[in-house]
Amino acid sequence: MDKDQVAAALGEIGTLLELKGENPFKTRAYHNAARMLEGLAEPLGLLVAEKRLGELKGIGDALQEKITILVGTGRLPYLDDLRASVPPGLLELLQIQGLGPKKARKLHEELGVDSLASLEAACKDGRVAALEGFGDKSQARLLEAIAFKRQFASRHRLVDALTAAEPILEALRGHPGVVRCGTAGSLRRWKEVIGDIDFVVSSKRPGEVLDFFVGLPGVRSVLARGETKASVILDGEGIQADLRVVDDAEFATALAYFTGSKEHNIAMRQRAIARGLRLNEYGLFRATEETRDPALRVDCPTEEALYEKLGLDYVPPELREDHGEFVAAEKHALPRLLEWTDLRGSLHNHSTWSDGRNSIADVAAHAIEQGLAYWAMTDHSRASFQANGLDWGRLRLQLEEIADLNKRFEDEETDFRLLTGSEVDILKDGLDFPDDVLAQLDVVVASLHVPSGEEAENTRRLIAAAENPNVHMLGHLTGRLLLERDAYKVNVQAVIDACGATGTWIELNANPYRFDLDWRQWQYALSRGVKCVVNCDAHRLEHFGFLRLGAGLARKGWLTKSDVMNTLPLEKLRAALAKKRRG
DNA sequence: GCCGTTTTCGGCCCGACTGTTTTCAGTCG
Repeated sequence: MDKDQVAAALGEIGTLLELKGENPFKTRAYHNAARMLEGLAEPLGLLVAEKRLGELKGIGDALQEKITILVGTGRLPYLDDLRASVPPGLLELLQIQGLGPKKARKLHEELGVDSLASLEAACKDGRVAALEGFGDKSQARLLEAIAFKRQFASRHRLVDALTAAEPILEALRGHPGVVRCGTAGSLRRWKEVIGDIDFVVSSKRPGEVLDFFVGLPGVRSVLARGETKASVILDGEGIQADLRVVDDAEFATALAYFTGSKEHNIAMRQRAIARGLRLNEYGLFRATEETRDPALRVDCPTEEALYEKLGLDYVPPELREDHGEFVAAEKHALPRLLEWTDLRGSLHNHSTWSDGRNSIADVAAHAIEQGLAYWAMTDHSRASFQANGLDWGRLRLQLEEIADLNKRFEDEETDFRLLTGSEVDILKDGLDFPDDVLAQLDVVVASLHVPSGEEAENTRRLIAAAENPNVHMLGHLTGRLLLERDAYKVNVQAVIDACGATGTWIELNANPYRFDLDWRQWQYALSRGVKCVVNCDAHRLEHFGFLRLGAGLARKGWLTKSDVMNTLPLEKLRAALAKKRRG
């Protein structure tokens, strides 16, 4: 098993133990371990082989043993036994809003509920309302939640959440009772997939703001409306949005608290406790007990002040994942992250020559309008016939068109330049163009579009592509489509190692369905000396906006301007492209 | 199940909201 499979197994153990009513700290230990593995930079197999699992935070004797067995054999009798002892349908019940392990267990024990369907039947019969601890309202809400789950996904791509959040944030900003406001949660942390949207507002008139929020156009239904917080479901994809209203003196700590991540917050609280302080969403207090006493408040008007009081440099929201940011922030060693305005162009894009919507001339005009310095046209190669891939004959014609356009830019004294290129298919037995063709192109992106089912085979093909001196970078390395398709089976670490050894760059594909390579892998890639390219993979003009999204994901991967090749000005980029080719 | 410049046992982050309760358990973030 690889680390993702092991992580999934440990997470499942945690959830199954919850259903059995186990000690919550024990179940949390499993979930923590799963999360830790997901973000692991080093190959898990290596850690196991070298017996270094114990060095990981939160992995003790018991988990070391279980992980070792999972990696070695792909099975775990302990997990098999647990699965056998819990009806499989109960896991699916936990995905219902408002239903946790305790209630799910009770429904199962008292009513024999073991699936969404049997829960629905029990609700319709009125048997749920009759149960102790439940009632008419619980029963009605469960029915709604079942219908909701059937209709809407509970996870959403970042771009959809950003689009839904923007008009609401604008509306809140315009409300006279609002002092400060912002988004928080996974959206602010720029996670590639988010569950719900969080807003934090400071105001002296919380009731008014909450009424305004739940009454906004675009709000489909109201899940909860209390004194200081409200939850709604938005139109469209049915994304849940939560609003929390606090006093302005509490705004910074509330914003930090609701930005999370949960793991980051736990570490923050522990740091506060270690300093004889107490941290909650209402502030930082000189106290050892939970309190909100204003007299004990340590003034934190901004998040920067809060971090400073806890002995830390300011941690940008994207890095708040407990992925090493505390060690770095303590040592003043946090990276100065990439800004999206550092990006000067994109090195992987399409036009009507293959499966893009716009002509090269239109693409170039748009790039100039956007103030970019260069834009590479890397249409598909002939093997991608479904995408109208180019053979050498058509590619030669495309090179002529690009040369003509560049000549025109030169004559007009426009600094912008198009770069020639190809997104060349990685085939079973090599690349889709011979080396002498690739050598004539400014930019070569090698991508796997038709993977094998075998991890070793995919890994071999990608490494072979990386070892070709004509290839500048690997495109969308794992092929994942968020919420649609899993990553290809690939030994990502082995491919990163090969890129490090050959000086081959790796793309961060900024298409919001991809964000591939994943942000969790970049710290490892950096440690191997691998450079990144943030590419739009644009198929139409609207996709130029992906640069901003991709830059956010690059920040999340701890990337700085100097780690990203397409921050270079044109002449330096040309030099780097040529140097890469010379090895 | 993890962890330890007070501890190898006894802690483990903490508050809001809801519904079903007459004071709290469960869920969620």
